[in-house]
Amino acid sequence: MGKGRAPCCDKTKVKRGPWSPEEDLKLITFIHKHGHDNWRALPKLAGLVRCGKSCRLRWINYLRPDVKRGNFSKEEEDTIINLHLALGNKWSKIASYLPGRTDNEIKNVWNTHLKKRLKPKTSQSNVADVSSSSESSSSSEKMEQDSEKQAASKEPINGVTEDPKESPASFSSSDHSSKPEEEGQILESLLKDDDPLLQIPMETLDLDIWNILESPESFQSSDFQVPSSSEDADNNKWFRDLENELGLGTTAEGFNLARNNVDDVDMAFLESPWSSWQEIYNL
DNA sequence: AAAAAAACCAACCGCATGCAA
DNA sequence: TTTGCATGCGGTTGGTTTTTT
Repeated sequence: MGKGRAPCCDKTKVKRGPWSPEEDLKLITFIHKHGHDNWRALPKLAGLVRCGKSCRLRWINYLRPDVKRGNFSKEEEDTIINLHLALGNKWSKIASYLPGRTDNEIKNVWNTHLKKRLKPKTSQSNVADVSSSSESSSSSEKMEQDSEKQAASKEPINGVTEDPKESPASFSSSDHSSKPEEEGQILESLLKDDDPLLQIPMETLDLDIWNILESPESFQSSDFQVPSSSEDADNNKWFRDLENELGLGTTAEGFNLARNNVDDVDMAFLESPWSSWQEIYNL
């Protein structure tokens, strides 16, 4: 464990607050070209006047290609409730069970929706009930308090350790006797059996966007415009969603605006699919 | 229609952790 | 073993949007 803490950056010399579309584009193009081995050095190399931490957060929570946007489904909410009961405020752990969702997003959903939804209830904290219906769940305030207490005290709840992969545990509040190994099996089987979201092997969920991006063919007009598979369609959807998120919209003006604001060093990435962009946007 | 209150969520802060020298 | 650096993580903040009065 390290001693002392170096300041992550000179806060007087970095930009803070909301990210502009141009900054987003710079970050995306840089990471595409060079990866993100060194977050601290990245901003300078990418031509960003930002703290490395800020870049990392922006990438992880917003720009990463596999980030799922939009409202949480009922299944996702139930999963969060279940996992929070078992793990407490281990948002990154919970996020690891929800492909495409970030810890920050889950934390926000919990604090703004789920916590309040559970609060009025005062009866027992039965996970099965929680799973059966988030609206009519019998999750209790006590449950929440317990979860928060557990999280605060860093003690496992119901014998559940913080790492579901290493020693997960039962969701059953009545089961306090399971050994860690057994708990792990119970948790695994519960997740796999009850929640379709969690049946997907995590290792297969990592969308290899870089392979897609690195492949020149993926930017050829034919492939780019007319996806030949659902995967291509997903990739294209990501680009289009990203354009919308960046405020580029579907207009040539919008795209040119951002394009012209990107440093030359970043342009290679954009130039690569440029003919496709031109066709798509009728430039 | 305007003001106030509530809700939402992106981003920041600082401690914890892992790792290399 | 100690130290320093980089990153991960969870709590919190504050600006913006939406809803209510």
